[in-house]
Amino acid sequence: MGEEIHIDSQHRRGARVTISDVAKAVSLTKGTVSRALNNYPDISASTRQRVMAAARDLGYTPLAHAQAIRTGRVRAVGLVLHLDQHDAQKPFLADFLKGITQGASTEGWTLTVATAETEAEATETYRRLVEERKADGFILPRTKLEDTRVAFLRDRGVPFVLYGRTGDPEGCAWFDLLGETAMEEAVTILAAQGHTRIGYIGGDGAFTYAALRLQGYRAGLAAAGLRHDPALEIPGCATAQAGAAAAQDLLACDPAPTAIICATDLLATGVIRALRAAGHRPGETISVIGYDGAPEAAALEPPLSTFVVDQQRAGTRLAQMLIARIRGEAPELLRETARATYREGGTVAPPPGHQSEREDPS
Amino acid sequence: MGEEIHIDSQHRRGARVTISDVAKAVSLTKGTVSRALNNYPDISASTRQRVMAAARDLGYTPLAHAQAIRTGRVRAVGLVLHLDQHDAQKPFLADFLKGITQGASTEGWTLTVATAETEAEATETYRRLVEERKADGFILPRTKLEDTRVAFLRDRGVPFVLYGRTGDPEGCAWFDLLGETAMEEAVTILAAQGHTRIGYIGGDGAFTYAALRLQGYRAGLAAAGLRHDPALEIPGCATAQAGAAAAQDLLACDPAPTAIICATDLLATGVIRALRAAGHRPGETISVIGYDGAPEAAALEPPLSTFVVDQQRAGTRLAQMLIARIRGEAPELLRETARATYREGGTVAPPPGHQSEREDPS
DNA sequence: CTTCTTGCCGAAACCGGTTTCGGAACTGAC
DNA sequence: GTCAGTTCCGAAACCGGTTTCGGCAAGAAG
Repeated sequence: MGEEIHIDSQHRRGARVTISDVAKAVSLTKGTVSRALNNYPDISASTRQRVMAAARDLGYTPLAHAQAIRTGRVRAVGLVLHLDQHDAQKPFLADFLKGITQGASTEGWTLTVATAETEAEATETYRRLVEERKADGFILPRTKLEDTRVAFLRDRGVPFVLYGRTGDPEGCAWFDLLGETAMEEAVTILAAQGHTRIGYIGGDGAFTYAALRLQGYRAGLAAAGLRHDPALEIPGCATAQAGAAAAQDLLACDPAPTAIICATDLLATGVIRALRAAGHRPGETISVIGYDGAPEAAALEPPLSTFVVDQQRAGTRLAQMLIARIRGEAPELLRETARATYREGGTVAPPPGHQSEREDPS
Repeated sequence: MGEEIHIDSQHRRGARVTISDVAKAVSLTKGTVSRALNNYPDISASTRQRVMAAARDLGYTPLAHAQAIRTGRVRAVGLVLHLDQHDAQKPFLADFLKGITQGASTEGWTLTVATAETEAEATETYRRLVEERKADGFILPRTKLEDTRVAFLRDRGVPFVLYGRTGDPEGCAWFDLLGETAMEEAVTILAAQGHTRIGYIGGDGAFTYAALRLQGYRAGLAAAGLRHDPALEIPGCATAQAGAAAAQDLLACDPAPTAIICATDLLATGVIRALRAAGHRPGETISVIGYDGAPEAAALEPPLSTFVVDQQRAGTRLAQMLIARIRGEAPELLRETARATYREGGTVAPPPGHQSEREDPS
């Protein structure tokens, strides 16, 4: 089918095949070839096929930056990592990047990453990347309730997608995990085991997820018919140390909680250390549930019971959604959530002295 | 100094300032402005300063991809992450990326990252990135003794820098840590504590580091005047599980080693688990030294004594060296090594029953 | 006062694509 | 057989830079 195209085998070293080469091969002008390859309606079907066949045979690949000079698009998604935090997202980074690059590459896009320590540096980095057009849009991880990045990019008309939600959703597209649902489920799981005094240690209040998960915890208590005791609720913890301190505070309550839910696995590692130091045995004398699915927490003995997040899938969806956003899709149509899945570790048990149907009576 | 340039404050939304705008502002042609900004010798010093001042005042930033169309350089370093491995490099990834982006951004360059699972997919990814010119050169992590990436890129004339060494150094630039020196030092440290039976658990033999660290272990034995017992040497371990199994094998030796050196912290976590399961208490009844400085190993109780690698600095140097390489520097002049620094954890002690001068006699 | 350099800049081609515009050839209607 | 309407492609401008080439003016040499 179609004429045979003679492939020039003696490429000079590094000699690229350009659109003009393709044009010459099919005896058309490069403008026509360009329109054929980009599916313009004023090209006949037969011509289009001839052109595409020739392009394939010659191994023609358009130069992304040559296209960009006219179209304004470099076909790259941007990601600025905020590394001021206490190694929060680090363990998931590889999976997340894998997801993004996979989502991007199936569309022929690539990923440009940069890093920043402070918010000011981050803003400057976004500005630079946009200015030099190293990225056509951005994925914004770790969203805050009031996020300066959102305001900045929205103001400049730069496309972006949130990994998480934010206070003012105007013009925002996002992908997020329903941490609130997970926290609610955690309460349900513990209540089913017989726990009535369930403590909660929350994350850094600046981030949206912290507020949502706290809501979920409270909703879970209400659903289980348990009283909400503000003393059992310690929000605003950012580090493992803070988690440990919060755990000590909870143990000092009267009566002390028999189970503790942590907004993040990072907090949970600190909590478990503190519990051990206080003579507790997590999974026997006290229960702990975390959130994230961090490898450090899975390596504990016993492994932490937690909600695991599919970071790779999150990355893939975010990349796909960002590309759609850049192509003009309305942000309101690009809002998606997913659920973290509960993974039994070994840190959940009935409260001490509780009659439970653990073993089948035989 | 210099004339005041009136800054047009009513930018249209997204209206970039181009080189023609600068040219107009100083009443020169864009060609002359370009030469002035790029330090061509045929531009007078006074004109150059006028141009640069105007460019600064107008906020002119050249479009990287517009330059690239003529120069062939997009000012981007490439990094393809190989994620087939068992979460080996993951914990360090954030620091490594931070280093690379910092090294790149001070030169006005950016980082393009991609991922691949298999070697074939990796090669295809390199090809694509080069073909579309999304990167001007690559940083190659986790080098092997025989590395297909090296052959591929060398053959195509694409610049690259190794993070690690490889079998055939022809035409290669690299940055690496002297793992062999660290292993030697580990033996010295243990020997000084009185150990004479020191086991070694090595990494995946395909990687260059594994061979080098094994050499270092042997050199350390020789330097300490200890006999080399092949039974105490278990190479080729890639996972924590493999490390655990190797530890069991070592304990079965007669006489069993009183100390174990691990080529990686990942192996060490498995080793410590196995030792505990066998009734040992690392740091008391047996000693362990690792290599990497992984956070998981630092979180153990007691923390692992290990050699920590400054991944951020490695990233920075690699980025700088790659840029130099792309600019034409000879690869032979771009070869650099650094040393990992020993960090006391709590897993090193004299062998059981050994008379040591631990406490000052008072 | 010529002539030969040298310094410095303008003009224009160029890089590899995309997009606009106009017109030739073919079609169908009358 | 004419004319308006399509279909489809060529020609050329354009995007934002870089680089080559040639020429004008000033200074040096004779």
